[in-house]
Amino acid sequence: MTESPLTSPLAFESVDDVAAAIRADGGRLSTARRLVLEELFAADGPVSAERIATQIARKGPTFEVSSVYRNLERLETMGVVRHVHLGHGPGLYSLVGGGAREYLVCERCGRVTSVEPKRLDAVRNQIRKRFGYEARFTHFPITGLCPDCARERSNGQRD
Amino acid sequence: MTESPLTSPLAFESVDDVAAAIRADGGRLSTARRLVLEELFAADGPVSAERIATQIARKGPTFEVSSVYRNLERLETMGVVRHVHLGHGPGLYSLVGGGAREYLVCERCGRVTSVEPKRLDAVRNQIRKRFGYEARFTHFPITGLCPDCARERSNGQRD
DNA sequence: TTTTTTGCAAAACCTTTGCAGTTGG
DNA sequence: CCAACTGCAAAGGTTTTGCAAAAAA
Repeated sequence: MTESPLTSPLAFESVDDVAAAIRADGGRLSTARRLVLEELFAADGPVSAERIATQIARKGPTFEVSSVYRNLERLETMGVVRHVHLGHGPGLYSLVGGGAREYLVCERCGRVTSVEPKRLDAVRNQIRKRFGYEARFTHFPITGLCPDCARERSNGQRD
Repeated sequence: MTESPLTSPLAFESVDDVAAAIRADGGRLSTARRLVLEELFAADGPVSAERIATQIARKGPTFEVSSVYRNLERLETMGVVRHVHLGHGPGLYSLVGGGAREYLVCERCGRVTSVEPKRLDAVRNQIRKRFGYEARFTHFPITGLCPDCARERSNGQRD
């Protein structure tokens, strides 16, 4: 995150922070919900609902995927969580706090490159200037060929 | 949008053109397949498999969605058809010939802007220069806020 | 106790697949 | 005729939903 002179609008830096927000929102901090949050805080990248469920199940009682989805949905509405679609698989969830990331994905090899939003500002400016759109690559990534695949392609190699 | 002075690399300009290619590929032009192609040629934008099936069913015997998918898959492999994911719904299919399109989609209002690839070259160059990726917005669009929604957002209005 | 949350089962949605029967060439 | 194609039914993967039981406050 380096410098962030501006405090992020949502400063959820711990499970307790989120717990407070949930309570303020009329919610409760069930064991299950706490575990979901712990998984999200522990994850080093976006994770699927399925994965959250299985990780939690490994530490104790089974936890239904449907409940994970319900939790994630609520947290997303609250602005605590966000999800990204990296290809055709399930959506991947992560905390909003802790520095946003934007993504580039290779359509050929599946490689995912995660970057600080700042590094995409020049691209964003181009898009704004030409189309008026305010582009974000947090929910749907930039898609194309990664450097390696682009090189192979231009070397005339097969798909 | 409008003019496309350059001929596309794959010049399938009619159902018959495609039919010839299909036969050359060992395939047959069944009634159903011909209808799928006619729908694609008649469409003025990318359409879902479901829509193709219902449109065809309106003109005669029902046509299974699964068969539409099988046809689209084959046509896509042949390079005649392509599909794009504009958001969370079903994939939308279109003919490759007739000029490629790339897309920008508003996450808030769903607005879709379709542009000639050429107009995105500056953006592509930025991305190539900074990340080495060869970006394409034909399969997954650029996502963000359209001009109107971006303006509302910056005016401090509610979501 | 009261309201939220969960488990479980089921369904919704998009897409793929198997198989037997039909059809195009 | 024979391979390709279709209908039908079923399943696969992801996500949502209904409802009664369990748990948080």
